[in-house]
Amino acid sequence: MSRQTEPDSPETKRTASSGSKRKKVRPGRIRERNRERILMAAEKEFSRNGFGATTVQKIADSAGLPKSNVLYYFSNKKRIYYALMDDIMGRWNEMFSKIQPEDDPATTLANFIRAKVELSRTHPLASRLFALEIIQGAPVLKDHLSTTMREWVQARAGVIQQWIDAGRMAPVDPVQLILLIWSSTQHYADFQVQILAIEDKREYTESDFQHAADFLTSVILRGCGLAP
Amino acid sequence: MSRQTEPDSPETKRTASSGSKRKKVRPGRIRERNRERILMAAEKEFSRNGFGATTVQKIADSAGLPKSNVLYYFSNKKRIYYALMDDIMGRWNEMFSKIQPEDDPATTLANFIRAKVELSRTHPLASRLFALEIIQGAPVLKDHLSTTMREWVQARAGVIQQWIDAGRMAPVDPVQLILLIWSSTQHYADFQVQILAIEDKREYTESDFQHAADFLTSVILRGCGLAP
DNA sequence: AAAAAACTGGACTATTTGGTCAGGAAATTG
DNA sequence: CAATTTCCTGACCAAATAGTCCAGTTTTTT
Repeated sequence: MSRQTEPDSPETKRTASSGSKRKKVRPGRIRERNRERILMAAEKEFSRNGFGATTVQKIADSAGLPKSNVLYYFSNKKRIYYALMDDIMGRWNEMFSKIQPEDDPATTLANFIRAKVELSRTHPLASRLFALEIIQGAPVLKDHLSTTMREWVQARAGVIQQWIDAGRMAPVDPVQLILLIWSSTQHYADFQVQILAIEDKREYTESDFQHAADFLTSVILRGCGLAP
Repeated sequence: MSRQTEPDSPETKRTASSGSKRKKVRPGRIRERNRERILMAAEKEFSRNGFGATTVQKIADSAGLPKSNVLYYFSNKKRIYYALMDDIMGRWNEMFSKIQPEDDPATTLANFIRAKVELSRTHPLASRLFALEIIQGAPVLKDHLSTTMREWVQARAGVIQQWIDAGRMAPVDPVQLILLIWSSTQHYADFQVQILAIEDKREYTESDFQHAADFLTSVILRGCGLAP
C-alpha cells in the first residue's frame, strides 16, 4: 500500500513559519536551528541519491540527530521533501526581479545570466535537487511549473518580444531564449562532475564561474544581435 | 553491508555481444528478445525513479517477465544498470562523427546541434538516465567521463580552436562552446516536463524539435560570428 | 530419441525501511 | 515550586526488497 516511490502532492504541509494551529509558539532557537540542520542534511542526501533512495536514517545521521527526532520535526519523509522544494522555489522566485520594456536588453539579459550562474555557484545542491525532481517528471512541482513558473516566463517573454518588435534586438523566440539561458547556466551545477572530468580539474574555482558567465554572456548576447 | 544505494564500479560486466566465457552461444532469438525487453523496461524505470528507488520487480512487470527471469539474465540490479550505461555510451560514441580542420565551421556546428536535438527526441529516456547518473555524481560513469568523453571533447575543441586561429569564427572558448551545445540540446529531453508546462502543451510535436533546433542553430551560430 | 543446455516461476529468507508509540527530559507558566 | 505544556528518544513493527534455490519445462545438440 504505502508503496509510493515518488512523493505525491503536498496537501497539508506547513512551512513552520506559518505555524497555523499551535497556540503560542515562540520559535525557540533550538527548534529553528534543528529544523535548519535537517533541511540542509536532507538537501545534501536527496540531491545525492534522489528521493526514493534516501533514507530518513541517513538524513538523521547527516544532521547529527536521532531518526525519531527528525520524524518529530517532519512527520514523514515526504514532508521534508516538500519543505525543501518550497524553500527552493521561494528563493528562486524572489531572486530575479521584474523586467520592464524600457530596460536595456543587453544589460538585462547579461544580469540575468550572471545571477543564474551565481545561483549555480552558491546553491549547487538545490539546483541538482530541482533537476532531479524535474527529470523524474516533477511529481511534486508539476503544479508550480504550470502556474507560477509559467507566468514568470511568459511575463519576461512578453517584454523580450517588445524589445524585438521595437527592433532593439534580433528576432529570436523569447521563450526559447529564456530556456537557453536557464539550461546553459543550470548546467554548471547539475553536470559539475562531467565538466570537471572533461576539464581535468578537481573542483571549480571562483574564476571558472566568472569565465563561464563571460562566455555565456558574450555568445548569447551576440546571438541576439546585442553585440558586434 | 549490502547497503549501497548507488551502484559501484562495473568490475566484471559482460555486454553479451562479447559473450566471452560461454562455449557455443548462438544468440537465440528468445534470449535476445528478452534481454532487449528487460533493458527497455529498465531504462524506463531507472529514468523515472532513479537507481535506488527502482525495484527489480517493477522492471520485471514492465518487461512482462517474472522477477526470477530478470535475475537469470542479469545476476543483479547493478548489472542491469551497467549494461544500460554501456549501451547508452556506446550509442553516443558512434553517433557523432569526427570533425576536421578543413570542414566548414557553420555546417559542422549546425549538424552537431541537429544531431544532438534529434537524439533528445529519439532517446529521451536514455538522455534522462544519463542526466540522473551525472547529477548524482556519476558513480558508474566517472571513469568514462575522464577518459573517453574527455578525449572526445578535447579533440573537437582542438579543431574549433584551429578554426578560430584561422579567423574563421569568433574567438570563443571551444570547450565552453561544446558544453553550451551539449546542455542546451540535452535540456529538451531532460526538462521536458518543465518546457511543456511553460508552453502549456501536453506533449512535444515533431515541429517543436524542428523549432528548437532552428532557434539554437541561429543563436549559437550568430553567437560564434558564423552568421550575420 | 536421448542427453545436455537453457530457461522459467513459485516459494523462501535475511535485511532494510518508514513510521509509531509510550514514556522521559526540558522548558514554560501560574 | 509544582503543574503543564513542549520537546525528545529508544524500542519496536509491519511491509517491502534484493537475491537465492530448486524443481520442473522447453529448446538445442548429439
